[in-house]
Amino acid sequence: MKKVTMKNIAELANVSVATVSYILNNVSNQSIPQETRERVIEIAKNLNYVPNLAARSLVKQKTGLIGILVNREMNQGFWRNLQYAQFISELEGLLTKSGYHVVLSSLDASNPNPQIIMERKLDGVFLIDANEDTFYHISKQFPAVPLVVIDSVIDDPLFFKVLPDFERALDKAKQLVGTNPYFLVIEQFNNKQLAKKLKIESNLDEDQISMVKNEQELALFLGKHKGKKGIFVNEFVASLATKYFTPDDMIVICTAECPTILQPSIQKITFNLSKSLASFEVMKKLIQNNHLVDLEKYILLDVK
Amino acid sequence: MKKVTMKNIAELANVSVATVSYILNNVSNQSIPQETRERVIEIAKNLNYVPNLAARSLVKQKTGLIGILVNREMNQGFWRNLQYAQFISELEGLLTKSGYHVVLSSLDASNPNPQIIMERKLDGVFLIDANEDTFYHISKQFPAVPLVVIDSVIDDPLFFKVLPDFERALDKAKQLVGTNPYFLVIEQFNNKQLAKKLKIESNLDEDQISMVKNEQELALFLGKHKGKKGIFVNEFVASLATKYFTPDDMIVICTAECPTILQPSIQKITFNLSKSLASFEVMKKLIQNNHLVDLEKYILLDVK
DNA sequence: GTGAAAGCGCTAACAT
DNA sequence: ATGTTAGCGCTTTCAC
Repeated sequence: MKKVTMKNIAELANVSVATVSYILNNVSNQSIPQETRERVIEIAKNLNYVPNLAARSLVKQKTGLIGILVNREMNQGFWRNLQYAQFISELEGLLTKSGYHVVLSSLDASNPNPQIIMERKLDGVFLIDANEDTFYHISKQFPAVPLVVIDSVIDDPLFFKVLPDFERALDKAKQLVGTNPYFLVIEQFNNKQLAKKLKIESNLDEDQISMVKNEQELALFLGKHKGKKGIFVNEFVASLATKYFTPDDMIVICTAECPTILQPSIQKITFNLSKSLASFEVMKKLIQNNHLVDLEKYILLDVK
Repeated sequence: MKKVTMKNIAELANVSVATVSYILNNVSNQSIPQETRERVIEIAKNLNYVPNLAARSLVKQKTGLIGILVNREMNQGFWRNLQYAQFISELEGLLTKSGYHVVLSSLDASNPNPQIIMERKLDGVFLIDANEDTFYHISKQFPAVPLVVIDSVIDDPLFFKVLPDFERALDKAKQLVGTNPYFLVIEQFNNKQLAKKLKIESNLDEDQISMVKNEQELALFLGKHKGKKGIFVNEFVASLATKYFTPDDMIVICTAECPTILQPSIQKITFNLSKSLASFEVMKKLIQNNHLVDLEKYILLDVK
């Protein structure tokens, strides 16, 4: 069973490839007799014809491909992968359902290379936890590609960003802490500005904050802070922490959309809108109307 | 900053597009003076030229795209997404590192449509937890596409399958159980034959086995089996179960490559080779030498 | 050493 | 109502 093209169909149906294209794509301003139409469609079905989207892309100048680019470090803990798993899974689902195909690519955080955007002529790109280097690369090539940036703070009005409202989340967490002494554990963000922002808004000294690199370090840190309340960013970091810390003293800001993985006794702060849906909506708007959108540059997910 | 093609480079360099192509692709049997070569490369760099892979695919009849297709159900629990998160993440990393681009697509388990394989002319496909319908669709279209099937049992010598050696894993689990009464909790596999196989090999009655659909059901089941030992397939199912069951009585077959997410007191059964690496290796062989490979049809991951 | 030209599979403007 | 044709960006054969 070999590759079948429009040419094959055209020959069998005794029409031109143009006609086949018109019929198979339901081109409106072409009047085609019902008889021909049915014959061609029939033949196409019999031959198991499937259009070659690479060829179509070439002429249409649209690929129907959307990229999800994830910054990654060499030996990152598994919780770094899990952190975006639910998000990516949901986002992929939304995109696939609306007819796009999704290209997933990890960027080496220490040497980000977003070539793929241009090589594959992506129609849109989601960029997750991007560090400054990546932005530099992208704005250098400056592709006119709809770009939605996830979990990143970047002082460039060029980009649209979606992220949890960490300020409000931290406020709420501090409220739950009350007057108790507390500390903060955050995942390792590649986006330094976001990490910095969190540190500032937590209102804590450096030694009360841990950016978790590996399990040992986390265990050590938690050991030193027994008796205090702990604020944790993301469910998987928290889940890891339960091995070394009392669940009752934990407050978790749930950015990984998996709050139910945590035991009930842990206090959780969640967000109203799912990050995937928010990101998807922004992208939709960008693609529909990619010139000068009057859209907020920061979309913050409300604390529930 | 607009699209730049080989034609642009050719004009600026006063050579033909053919020459540009030769130079940029390092074509061996063409002798090109160093001077021209450098000039062309210089211009390409200045213009920020990036090849259009869709165009290249068209002529080369190879896209450089590898698909990861995941069967998914409508409202599946988050643990179903997490279950393959680490695997997909690792696999994507391996593929990206070796120069492929990864297309990620979920298939609707109740109406699987693997069109994307043909539409995008994927060079290879990983199919995760495929149900019988999907196989039917694929073998109907019968694309000569290297196909590696993950976590599925299917009686067709056509397909290469990679999956944990559940038989040995269950043996080991039963060993740990000793003479105690026990039950089995497994994730919801779309691949019915695998589910069936597990049930048979567990050596248990139907009412001692739970295929976890949602948290309530799991809680109920676990409530009824207090005091027994429990064998759980996959870390996230187990993690969920810890809310309702004594960790000390749990034995977990770790198929999600995240054993460390579980507390130390839980007994774990892990596998020697990572599933992602095994799958990747099979694919590499298939692509290199896609006619009649003398490769095992089942690659089982050894119990550690 | 270099380039003209055909063609990958498809679309769309223009003829007929 | 249908076909002819040019061309999307690239590779590669073959001729000069």
